[in-house]
Amino acid sequence: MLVVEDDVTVREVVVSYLRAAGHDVSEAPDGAAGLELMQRSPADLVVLDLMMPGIDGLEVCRRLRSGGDVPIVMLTALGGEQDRVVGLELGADDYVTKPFSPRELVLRVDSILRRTGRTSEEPALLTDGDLVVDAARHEAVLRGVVLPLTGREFDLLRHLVAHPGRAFSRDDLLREVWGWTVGDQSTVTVHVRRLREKVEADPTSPVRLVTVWGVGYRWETA
Amino acid sequence: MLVVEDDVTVREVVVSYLRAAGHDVSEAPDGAAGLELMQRSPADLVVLDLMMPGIDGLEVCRRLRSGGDVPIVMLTALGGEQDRVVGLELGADDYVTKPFSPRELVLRVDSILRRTGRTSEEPALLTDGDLVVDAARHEAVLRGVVLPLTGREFDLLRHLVAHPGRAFSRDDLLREVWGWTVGDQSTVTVHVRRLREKVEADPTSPVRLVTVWGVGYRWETA
DNA sequence: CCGCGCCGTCACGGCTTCGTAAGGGTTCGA
DNA sequence: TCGAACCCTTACGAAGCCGTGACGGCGCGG
Repeated sequence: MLVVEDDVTVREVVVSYLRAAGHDVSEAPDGAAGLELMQRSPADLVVLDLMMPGIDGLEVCRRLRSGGDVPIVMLTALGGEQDRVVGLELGADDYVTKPFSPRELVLRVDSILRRTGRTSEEPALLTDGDLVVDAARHEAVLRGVVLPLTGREFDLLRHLVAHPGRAFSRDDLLREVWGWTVGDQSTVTVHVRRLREKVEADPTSPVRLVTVWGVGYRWETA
Repeated sequence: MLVVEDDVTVREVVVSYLRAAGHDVSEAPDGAAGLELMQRSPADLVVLDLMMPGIDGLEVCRRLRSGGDVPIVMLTALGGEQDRVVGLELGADDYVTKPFSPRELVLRVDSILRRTGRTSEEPALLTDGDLVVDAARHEAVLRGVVLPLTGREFDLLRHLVAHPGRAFSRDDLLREVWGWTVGDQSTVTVHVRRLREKVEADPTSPVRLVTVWGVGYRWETA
């Protein structure tokens, strides 16, 4: 994923948020650099500022379009109705008007990746022994029985099973599952407990959703 | 398929997207050229800009209508409520207001082709146990009885049955069935309810058109 | 011209799920 | 062994989500 934005502050914020969301992000300070980067190593999506010195966003958009059909998210100035029109006509897949919340941008980006199916993220089907986590169906099956998970529980389980053996801090999980940057850690604690209730044979002594003392939690492969 | 649009940039983007979607596309820079092309080799669908120099979209639309029943998709300017009304009155099958994303336009075009049965895309016959969805006849049969579905209900059912087991969000369905990019999610909710009324043995506890809490809906294979 | 059917919207009520707080238990290091 | 940090458990209010019924607009056919 490539972020092309001249304002250093904005760029850094955007990039850090996208990285926190689990994306592999490269960045460019202007249109020329962006185009060059895209030629060397094509990205799966481009976040593009409209107003930039040198080659502006529109021109970059046009050239990217002529070279392929990579999805493009435009960053446009507030009230730039005209910009927005031109941008979309040129093939931007979505636009976000400044000022925007980074969180919103991440949402849009994820949505487009999902929509265009070019996300190289986790496979739709995760398995771990007698457990199957099916992202497409939004359903988890344990020993042939469908687990009655709530939305959050499912998200949490999927994330853990997708990275077996790795220990996550509560803050990690808040950021990567909840999408929060601030929040009460006990939220995670409680959800882990509820999840254990449904996933563990004996919830009082977990063997798969293990707690890592002083750190957080880890999914243990069966 | 024919695209009539005076703005070179917009035309190129639209054409390239339609071609990428597997359509055979010819193009014309103005109304006169468009009409002439249609006479020489009639297209199965016309994408038509409303505002054009010379013979404008409305006039082209009128003349096309008098010469046959080719489906027409209008491109109208932002806020052109009046244009939209006039366009539809003249027999456009759908309209897309600028700004639009090229992907959205492709969706609309495909939707219309499917609706008017002028395309041989997805399999015409879907089956799921005692249910048969016949796209060609635009008819669904359950246990040998034809379901009295409305247009939207049929579209919705076909889309769900075509992707059994997959959970769709309301936004997904608005985009993929309605062809909208924005819209009230409750629209989907209500249509699902009405569809259940006709498809489920006990609509109060659905077993085939299942709701996925916090996400959307899913079609459960029989 | 009128009636009918389809569609999109809205408001309401019930229910699920969520986040937080508080208290008790457990683990670790000294 | 003891204290402190950390974790588990429980309960509860609030918010969010879904289903339902009803209404008005619009197009279509009688």
